[in-house]
Amino acid sequence: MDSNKKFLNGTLNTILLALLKENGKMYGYEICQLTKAKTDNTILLTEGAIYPALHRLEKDGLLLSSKEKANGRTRKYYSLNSSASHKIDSQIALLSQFTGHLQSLLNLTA
Amino acid sequence: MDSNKKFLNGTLNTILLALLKENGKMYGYEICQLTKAKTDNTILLTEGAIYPALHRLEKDGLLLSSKEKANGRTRKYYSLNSSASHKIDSQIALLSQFTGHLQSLLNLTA
DNA sequence: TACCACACCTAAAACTCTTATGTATGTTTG
DNA sequence: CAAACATACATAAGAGTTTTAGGTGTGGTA
Repeated sequence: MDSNKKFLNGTLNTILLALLKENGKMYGYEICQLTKAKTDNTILLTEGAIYPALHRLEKDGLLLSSKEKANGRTRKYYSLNSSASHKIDSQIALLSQFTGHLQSLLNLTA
Repeated sequence: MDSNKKFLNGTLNTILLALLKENGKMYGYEICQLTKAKTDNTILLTEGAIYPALHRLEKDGLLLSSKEKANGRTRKYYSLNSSASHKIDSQIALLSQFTGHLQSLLNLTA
């Protein structure tokens, strides 16, 4: 209850887009691990959240996917759909702007 | 759809706490107006969202309320419940930490 | 008189996330 | 070698918050 899990709500889609923009191509499990590592175990993406989110984004035409095998296991890689880059960039920019405003609100800068 | 409304999800409670910590005492309508003004019309709190949120926070013991009349209209002022200040501060700190991590993720700082 | 700003409130619907499972393979450990 | 754990995908019920849309009432203004 006193965790920051709920803060994630609404920002997950855009986080996924931003990570894929940065890293080119990633699979779900990798996204969970990388995010956890990059944020000192603060932002913990659960698989129950990200798989449906990735599916949504693909369905909405923002992502493309392809399956590959590695070590006997199947990975489903996702990457940005360049046809939607305008939409993607604007969504990332909006989140960036939002967090900026949020911090200035939180930092008590009257 | 291409708005940032959904980013708010999950952060609203803590935004309210942070605003009240900064301003001491505010009423719902005022919170909407101030937030809109302070964020260049970016963070738009709707009344349908904030009134239930304020009620929840009061019910959970984080806020106190009192009614006052001004210009013939009734305002319901909310302020932090000092008995819960530890809880409140930790929640604000968590959101601050979360947005920090979020920005470093978004800013593509590998 | 209408309309807008102020100021509160609630409820149904939509949406997302958590929690809990399930499947399956490869690796490590007791 | 069996158990446990990490990798890697997936779905569904339930919980929770927000949007959307409506409602009430006062005061000022065109």
